[in-house]
Amino acid sequence: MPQKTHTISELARAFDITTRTIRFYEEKGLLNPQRVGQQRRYTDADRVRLTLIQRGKRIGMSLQESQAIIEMYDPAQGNVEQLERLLDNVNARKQQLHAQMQDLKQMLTELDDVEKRCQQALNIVNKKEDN
Amino acid sequence: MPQKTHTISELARAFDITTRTIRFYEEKGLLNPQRVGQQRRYTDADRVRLTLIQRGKRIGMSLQESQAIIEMYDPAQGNVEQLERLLDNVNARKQQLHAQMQDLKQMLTELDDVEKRCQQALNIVNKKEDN
DNA sequence: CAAAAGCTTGACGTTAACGTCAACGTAAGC
DNA sequence: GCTTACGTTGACGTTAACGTCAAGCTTTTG
Repeated sequence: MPQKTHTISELARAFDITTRTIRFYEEKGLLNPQRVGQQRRYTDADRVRLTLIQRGKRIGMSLQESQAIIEMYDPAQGNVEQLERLLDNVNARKQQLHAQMQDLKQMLTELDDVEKRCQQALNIVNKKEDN
Repeated sequence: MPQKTHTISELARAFDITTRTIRFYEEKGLLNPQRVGQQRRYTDADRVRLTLIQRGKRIGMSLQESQAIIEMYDPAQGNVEQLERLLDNVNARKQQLHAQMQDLKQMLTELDDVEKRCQQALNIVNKKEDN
């Protein structure tokens, strides 16, 4: 069956972003929807990209970085050399994400410490109230 | 012993940032070093804060968010109400970081998929060469 | 003690990631 | 068929996070 397509405002509603944002992403090369006359029509492939972009943003990636990852998803089916370069890029990204994971864990354990100290302070106050 | 202090350029070298950046962080309320005359003097507490800021940046936090976390570290030792608010904030942050961890994992598994597909494509090419 | 090196406060410039009009074409409901 | 809603392309505005001078003070070094 022919892919169901969406207008720009449908997509905007679905992803809770503005149409301006969607056009901006296209301007930056992250999307390029089909056209029906002047108007843009978005397929599910575009939705996948938007999902990637939003996840990227949540973990602190720039649009350029998200674009790099998107391009890894749509490999232009190149020759061996290109495949190997792609593989290198993928592994570099993976390493970076693992490092980021470590930073996240560290931040979490430090917040755990703050929580504990906070709890203790509250316990002391409560014990005083018991007297 | 009295804490050893550092000048702004010493700190800049140590953290591989510019002095402008350090002053900017102060302007935004993330640091406030002591002064000796006009000049700033930084203690280890400031280094801790800078470490936090940099880790924050690596996981995609804004300076405002890092500031919020810094303030959790230096609790103004308030009353019960303040302690409870702090605890709420800490837990909210923790939740957000856990969510971010999920996003990271997802991104990683998707990159794993790309890697596998890439490997397969290379294997096929190599087998052809065997013939 | 003079020049160089370092510190200080402005002030303006820059990039990313959109927001916010404006002015105009097109499609859709009554 | 006309209004109303939606879409399009500019162009300029905005915020965060610094970079980049400039102009002046101070401290260190030969």
